[in-house]
Amino acid sequence: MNISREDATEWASWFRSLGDPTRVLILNLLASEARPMCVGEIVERLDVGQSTISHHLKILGDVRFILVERVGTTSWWRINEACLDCFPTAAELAMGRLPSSAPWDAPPPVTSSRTR
Amino acid sequence: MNISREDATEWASWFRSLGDPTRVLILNLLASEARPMCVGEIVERLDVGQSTISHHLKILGDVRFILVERVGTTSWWRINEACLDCFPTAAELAMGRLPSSAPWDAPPPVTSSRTR
DNA sequence: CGACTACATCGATAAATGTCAATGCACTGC
DNA sequence: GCAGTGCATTGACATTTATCGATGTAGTCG
Repeated sequence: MNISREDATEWASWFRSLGDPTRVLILNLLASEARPMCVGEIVERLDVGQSTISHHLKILGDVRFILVERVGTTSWWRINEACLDCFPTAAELAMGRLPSSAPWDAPPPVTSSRTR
Repeated sequence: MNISREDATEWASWFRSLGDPTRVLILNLLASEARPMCVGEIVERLDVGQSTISHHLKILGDVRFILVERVGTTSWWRINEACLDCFPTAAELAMGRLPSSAPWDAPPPVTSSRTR
């Protein structure tokens, strides 16, 4: 069973979102702290400029690896647990047995407490 | 427990190797055929130039996602099963529980061609 | 209101990346 | 040896990307 280039493009984009050291560090930081963190906090912990961190947070947020809740002027970012559980392995990807839809499409963004 | 930027860089490089549609297609093709394939065969099946396919095969080979055996003028590429089984999920990556060493370091390459 | 805070967005830039056509190289068969 | 085959490598090019500093914007506090 062969996949389409469109599918391949989408899956590749998920992997690519993890394909940068700074984003891996952000993900690991959020996971190890196991709590929502604001942008300034992340900037302090990683040695990268604030605008760069914002940029990477947006990329990770776009694929729903992380979720954001904005309170006042502060953005609270956290790991999307559901997403991590469902992330396909390389084997699953290659074999073609893959999520019918991206898990990060499901959980509603931001304010809700419902995390599927 | 926090990871170093060096670790993050290495893990990111693994994910990045899956971060291109053509490479995903190659991986899926090799997996679905479940047999070694030569370069020309892959070029026929995917709509991409021969030099480009060679380039991507090298990238996938460098991280040991696929292995090669050269026979005469022909290169036989195949999935590295061990590698696929061990590929970390995003969750494992983020949580810091990760393979102490890359699984694709372990299995000896067929004809050997140690790259980086 | 006015200063300040927290973050997003913009503009610029250097580096990396994907692709192709052309060329090089090693092996095979005549 | 010579022509041909199969693949790797090179060079070129356009696109994408990671990063930074500067600026914009929305909320907060006095």
